[in-house]
Amino acid sequence: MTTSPRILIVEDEEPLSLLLRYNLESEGYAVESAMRGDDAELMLKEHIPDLVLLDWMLPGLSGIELCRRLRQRSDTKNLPIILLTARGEEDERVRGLATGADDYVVKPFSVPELLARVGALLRRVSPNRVASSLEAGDLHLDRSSHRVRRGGRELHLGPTEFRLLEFLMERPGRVFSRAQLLDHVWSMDSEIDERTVDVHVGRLRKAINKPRERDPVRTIRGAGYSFDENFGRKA
Amino acid sequence: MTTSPRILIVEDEEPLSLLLRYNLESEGYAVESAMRGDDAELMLKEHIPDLVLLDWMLPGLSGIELCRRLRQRSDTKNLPIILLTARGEEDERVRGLATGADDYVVKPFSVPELLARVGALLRRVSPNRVASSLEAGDLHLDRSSHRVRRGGRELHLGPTEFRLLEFLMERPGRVFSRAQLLDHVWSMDSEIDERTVDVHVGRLRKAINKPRERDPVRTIRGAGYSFDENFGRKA
DNA sequence: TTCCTATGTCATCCAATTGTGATGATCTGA
DNA sequence: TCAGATCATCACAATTGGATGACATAGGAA
Repeated sequence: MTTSPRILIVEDEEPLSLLLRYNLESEGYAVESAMRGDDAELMLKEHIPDLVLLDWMLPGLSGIELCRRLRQRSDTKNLPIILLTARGEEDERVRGLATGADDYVVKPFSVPELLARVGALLRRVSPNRVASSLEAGDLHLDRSSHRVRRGGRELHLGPTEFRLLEFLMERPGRVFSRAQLLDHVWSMDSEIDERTVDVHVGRLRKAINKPRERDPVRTIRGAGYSFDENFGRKA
Repeated sequence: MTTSPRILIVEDEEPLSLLLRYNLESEGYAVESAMRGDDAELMLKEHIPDLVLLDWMLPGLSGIELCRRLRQRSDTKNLPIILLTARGEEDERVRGLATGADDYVVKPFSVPELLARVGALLRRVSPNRVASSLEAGDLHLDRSSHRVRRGGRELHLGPTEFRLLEFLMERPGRVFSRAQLLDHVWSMDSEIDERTVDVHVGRLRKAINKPRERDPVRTIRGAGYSFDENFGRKA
């Protein structure tokens, strides 16, 4: 599952961090973690996850400060953040939310509750990232069963084509350069020729389109590819 | 399944307690826990769960003593109790069962085994809460008698193949990676080669499929295996 | 002990998948 | 309309991943 939602844990108490990692991973999330606020900030310069679990008190750079900074960067302005606050700091919650966190949880918290909040927030912010199935027009992609259907018929996609379609359908309308697609759909740091993306897009098209069906994959010359957000509407 | 069965864990080793909680919760149970025998007794005055996992050696009030007391209270006389005993205390099992426990498990135990016992005991006590048999098409798996039939004929599966089929049939359609299967069907932390899963899937297939019968086990290249949710429908 | 079953590993075979280079089609702007 | 830039496809060789049969071992049953 290359496209599972990524969560960054920023927490200096290692046992808690591990507990969170363990539980989140078994929920199917891809987890990264940092023990210090400043480390986290560096990681966020490299790569932006889908959600951040942020401890309030941190060495290096406090959670609240990091939160504030993230809200100022344009690329993390809307990044979902859940603050972890210790009991007794509850009064700070107002300050926390004012600083821009989307939610907060008071330690010690129950794991299921945290998981529920994480799920709720992700669903609110990017429903497609967590939906168990994606649909557009007569195209239907089911993640849990790894099936893709168009109309009634079941389609057979190779692993790469599946991930590619999944990625594009999660973000209909948005255009991705070949480099971006290589980063997200292939593994990071892939040394693959950009032209290879063309080939896979071609394979994907061949797999999902019958002779005279409409093609939901749009080529934007000079820019990249996208999933047609109007696919399924109008004629 | 109306509401999820509640399970009380009484165990002073925190890591083990968390492990149990985690696994039970992901099986859909509602979990409460206590670290001391006397705490547990207090909790049991407040609210009676559907089943208790009780450590033999406990601070405050020993497991065996707690067990005995519970058997004397009219409202907990029939409360299902599974004792957790350490290796070397096995001889005590007789005393444990004599004291009124319904089952016991020797530490270190395999998680699937424990889950199986929990399920078995709950089924025995309140059969309606858990399905005792799984069916799909002409496949029929009976948990309590540990038998599997296809059409009329009885199939012979090894223990591992049985658990594997049971696990997959419980979640038809969902795809599981080899790592997930190792976690859930084997025991957690198993240091087993992922390829071993292939072998067992192969054995399972050989056991349940006659020469030209449809295979309900789906291989999803690059992702894992699943039980075909369409098995039994259409041609 | 001896036989038998269940398991985990390997080695090997086979088929699906994948990245690339070549080639032809299209589009863009001058 | 023409040249260069971009894409779409194809064929192909290499690689990967999955299926299968053989084997050694561990544990139980007899």
